[in-house]
Amino acid sequence: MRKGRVTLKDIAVELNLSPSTVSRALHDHPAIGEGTKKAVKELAADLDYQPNPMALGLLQKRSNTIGVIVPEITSHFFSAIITGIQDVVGPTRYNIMICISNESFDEEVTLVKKLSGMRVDGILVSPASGTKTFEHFQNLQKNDIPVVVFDRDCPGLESDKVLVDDYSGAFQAVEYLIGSGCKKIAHLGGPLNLSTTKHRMQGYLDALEQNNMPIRNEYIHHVKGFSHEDGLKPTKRLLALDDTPDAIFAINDNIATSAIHVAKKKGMRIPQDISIVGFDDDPHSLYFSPSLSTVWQPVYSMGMLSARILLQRLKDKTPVECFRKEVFKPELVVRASSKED
Amino acid sequence: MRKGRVTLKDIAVELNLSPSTVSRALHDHPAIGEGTKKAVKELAADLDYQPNPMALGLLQKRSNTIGVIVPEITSHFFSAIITGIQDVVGPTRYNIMICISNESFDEEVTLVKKLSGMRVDGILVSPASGTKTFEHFQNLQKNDIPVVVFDRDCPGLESDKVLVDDYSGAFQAVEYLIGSGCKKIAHLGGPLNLSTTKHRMQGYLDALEQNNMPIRNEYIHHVKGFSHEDGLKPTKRLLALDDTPDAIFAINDNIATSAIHVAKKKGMRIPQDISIVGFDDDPHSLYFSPSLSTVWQPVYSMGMLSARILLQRLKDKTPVECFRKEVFKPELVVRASSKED
DNA sequence: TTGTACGCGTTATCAT
DNA sequence: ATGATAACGCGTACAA
Repeated sequence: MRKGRVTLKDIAVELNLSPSTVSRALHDHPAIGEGTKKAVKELAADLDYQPNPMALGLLQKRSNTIGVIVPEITSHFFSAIITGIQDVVGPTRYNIMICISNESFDEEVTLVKKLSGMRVDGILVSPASGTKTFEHFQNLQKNDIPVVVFDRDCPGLESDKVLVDDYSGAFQAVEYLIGSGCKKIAHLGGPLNLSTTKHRMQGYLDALEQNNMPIRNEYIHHVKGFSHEDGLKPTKRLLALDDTPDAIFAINDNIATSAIHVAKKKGMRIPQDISIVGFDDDPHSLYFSPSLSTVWQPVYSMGMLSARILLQRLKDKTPVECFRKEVFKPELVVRASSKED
Repeated sequence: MRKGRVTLKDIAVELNLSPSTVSRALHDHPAIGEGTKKAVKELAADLDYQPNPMALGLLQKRSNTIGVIVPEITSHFFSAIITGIQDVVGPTRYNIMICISNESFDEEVTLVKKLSGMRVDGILVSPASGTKTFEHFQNLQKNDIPVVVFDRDCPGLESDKVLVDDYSGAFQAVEYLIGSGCKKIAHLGGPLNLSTTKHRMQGYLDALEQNNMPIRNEYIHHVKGFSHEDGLKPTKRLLALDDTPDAIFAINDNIATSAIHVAKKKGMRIPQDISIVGFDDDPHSLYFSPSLSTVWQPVYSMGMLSARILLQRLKDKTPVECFRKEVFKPELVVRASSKED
């Protein structure tokens, strides 16, 4: 029994060779005797030799690791994005280090420092809802660590970006609600400051305006977070108004779902009394009663594309001149929680 | 501008010291002059020095990384477990490397090799549904990499384990269904071979038997996967029987949800015509119509405990004599998809 | 075709 | 109180 793991040296000793010869044999270096090569490869396989990535990393000054920072992973949205990232990065020589910021700017900064300290080769990040400044990302770039921002934009930060046209998604949804005859359309917006929140809000506002519908402040509320519970109070407030809305466009499916929940408890019929539309097209949304109308986003593809762009950057190594900005088109999916015509 | 990242040597040169002195100063070595120490620490902070983990890892023969292997992360179940793991490991010096086996034995074996090659210090794993042999885990143990198995058991493998009493959860659910007056209780079981599938099935069978109810094979079907779609066909088969069941106990909430979906489409009322109970207590289950009766599992705690046990092993370094086996108790949560009395 | 020497960044040991 | 040296495992320029 050897002490630790099998090293080049172990193989070298066994075969009466020098470690460098073994290294070369393993790498199919041209100037290596066929016999030697074969012997080395056989013994290596036999001993289950695996190169030490830390020795390699030290030598090459890189970790072969990609950092991923997301606000959370319990939603289908981010877990599907991560799955997309994994599926692209998995087959490469890179490893992925997934970090959760818990929607906290401070934790995000800490994570960035940690990943930077780890010498990750690149970072994929969707910023926390509290993130307003981007120095921490710029520091990464100064250290030659490319950054790809996905889903949630960092306005002013120059980097590769993979986003969704949230404005369009919201506009589609609200214009459809208008077309179906809804006159009093409310909006349950997301946490302020988020780019997604702002863009969807703007889509909502513009759709109303372009259709000559009044914008009523009492019909606009913002939730504090993205889970079901966060939607309850704002919805109750909405439905407690004298002039209750006949439609709600919610920032995501969880919120839409709790809106349905609250409306039902109030005795309202959906969609006859009130139409409700969400955002994300969570796999669950098909199975609610009524099934949820929502705006689909290509989450898996977003993850894959973000990863591909980062890998490309890592391959090119060209001093970045122009950053890529990819914007996916979301699509309204009409189901049973909203009127048809 | 320095070439790469700041190193001990950089600081040493700047201060006319040797790297070892700088190292000692940074580590509060007792035999270091106060002045030196202060100067070093200041410059280090100034230059934002961060030790190179790969150099450290090479020296200490370990990566300070913990591998986590899960079948998937898009379900709330595994993503919540991972969150629990993160929350425990995050504050320590360890990093987490999350890997997804896609429920495939082969991919799992590949991942184990990869993590082993990375010299991870320990591994947390919930095996794929196809995993029947555990040599790959035993190889880890031979390499002094402790393994903690969670949620899905590996029968015969000696390791720390954090499990749920699936038998009890299923028994509770089915006995409750019996008590509520259901006479024809069907079971939509999980993929065969999984410990959770087997134990829940046994709980179902025993509950029937102990209450002198017949076991009818046509009432037992197994789904191929855990997503909604996997539940549709088996449910249809169940509801196409001449003598349709008046209750379904499903392997998880997704399957239960699609059972509700199918039953509703058939015009059946829930729970009047058929009671349906799931497993997991996914956060969504409260918001379905009817809200879903299900068996709650302490997912977050499972993640935390698994991580704590692994950290303990890494700290102790004692040659393992007895493995821990922790079994959490699940709890039935009765909601509206099942009869009350 | 193969071996030697060196360095990646760090710390522990042994000197001074 | 501080410096020099060796070692961790690997790849590579240079030498043979």
